[in-house]
Amino acid sequence: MTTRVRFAPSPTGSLHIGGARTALFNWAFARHTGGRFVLRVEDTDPERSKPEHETAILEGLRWLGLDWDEGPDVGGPFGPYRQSERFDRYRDVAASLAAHSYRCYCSAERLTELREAQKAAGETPRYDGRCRDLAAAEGDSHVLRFRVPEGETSLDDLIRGRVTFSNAEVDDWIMVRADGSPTYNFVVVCDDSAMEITHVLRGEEHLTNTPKQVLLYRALGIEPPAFAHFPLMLGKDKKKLSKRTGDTALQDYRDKGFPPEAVVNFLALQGWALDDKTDVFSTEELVRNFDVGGVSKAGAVFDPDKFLWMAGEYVRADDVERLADRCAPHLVAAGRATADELAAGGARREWYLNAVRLVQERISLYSELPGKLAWVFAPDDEVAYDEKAVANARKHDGAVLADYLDWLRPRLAGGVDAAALRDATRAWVKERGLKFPALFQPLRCALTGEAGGPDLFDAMALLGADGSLARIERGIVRLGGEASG
RNA sequence: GGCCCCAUCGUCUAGUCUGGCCUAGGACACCAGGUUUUCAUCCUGGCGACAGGGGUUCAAAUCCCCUUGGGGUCACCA
Repeated sequence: MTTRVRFAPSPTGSLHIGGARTALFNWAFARHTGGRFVLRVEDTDPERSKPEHETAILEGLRWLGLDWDEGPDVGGPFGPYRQSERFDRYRDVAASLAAHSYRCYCSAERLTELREAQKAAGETPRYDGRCRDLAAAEGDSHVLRFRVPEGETSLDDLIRGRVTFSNAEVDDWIMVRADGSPTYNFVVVCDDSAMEITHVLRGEEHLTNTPKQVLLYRALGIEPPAFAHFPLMLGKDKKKLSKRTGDTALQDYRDKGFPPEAVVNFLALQGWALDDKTDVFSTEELVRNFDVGGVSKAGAVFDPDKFLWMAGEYVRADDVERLADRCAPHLVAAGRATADELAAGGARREWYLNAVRLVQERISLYSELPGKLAWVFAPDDEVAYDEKAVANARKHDGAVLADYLDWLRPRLAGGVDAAALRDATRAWVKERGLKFPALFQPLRCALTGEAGGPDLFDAMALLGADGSLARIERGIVRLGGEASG
């Protein structure tokens, strides 16, 4: 039997990071078992469903590399299934369920009052069954309720084992609204059975929906699929991850410059582990080893620190060409360069690659590149000096930098050879009986204005001979005033 | 509140189903060293957990019960 799973987002907002994990686990399960991954948009609520949300969700899935295998159109690439396009099917199914459902003429107002009264009395809110056995119609406006039988209903959850609910706890839930539109629990079962879904893998918040759905499968005479409910992703407050405790939209992480591979890796770690010691693993390894039964039962608190570390792991390990391509949009957005000159084959490509090499191990996110490279793009006479860099520089004899400039100038006539210059400079410092910081701290301030950063000779190579000399000249003036002996 | 789920370092987790290999392993964060012209990277070390109480057993993080704690859910939303 080939496995078939689905991810069924509702286009009522952007793709939630927790939803992304659910999608990932479904996708990984399908790929691991050689099955099919179906995408189904649950847009039965016309009030809240928006096309732009669907677009954003699809983009998010593509960004993570979670491809789906089919859709309503022929050939491909496939669009997702949309429930709004399948209302006819639901009508037919509802019609076939006469023996297991009944028309309820209670007004929304009456139900609200009933609920409030029950709550006030400290009772569990539930439908009182007023219309369960009505002899005659009470008007045109009615909803269709599922007639929950006596007894109990259980499911064998792949993660939690057998879970049993008393049917008395399951309300006679509404299948079809007064306006004729079907509700969630109803369409889910219609579609999961029609699409021959074999494994329903979803978040734990759906666990209490499951008895309703199982009961409907039975009424339909269909064997329910296997179920697995993933633990929730939690915020610092241990409650379901929400906007209160941080960014919850997948889009936010894309905008911030997280590598998608790192997002996949980190998300996989929320409830699942490859083994007892591996944190960093590829999507291929995830697919090769993923097992739903191995997903943990307890909720996972989302840790932004570890997420950032994970991003850095991927950035540092990345191929320079690809890293450059992924950072380029951020540099362009910051107004530092044009996309064309940074692109492969562009006028400044080689120079840009060297710049990226200089900061690759100093950034964790693509968006951090412009900031780390700000000194490179600054005009030679307007480098912003960091307070600490200036303090470091002024601890030393100001004459050293001037002497060095005299020594350096003729040596840069043919351009900057970083390796050779580094060796020669070290020798120069030693010959003078100086310590390295005596030269390097003022030099670093003059060239970059920063207290830390990349190797100074690589920096000079990037700035070029003229730029480097100009910055040192300017630095001598700017640092000179209050330099101590 | 009813029902349901859950419970190993601050956090993510391995180990739990199939009790002994666990004086509980890894990672993030934090702290201390080392490397480096600085920052970062990298390396080494440290800190740090089986929620509590009863059982069962020769033996329990692992099985059972209770307590406590946390979460989810109770719509003509999904």
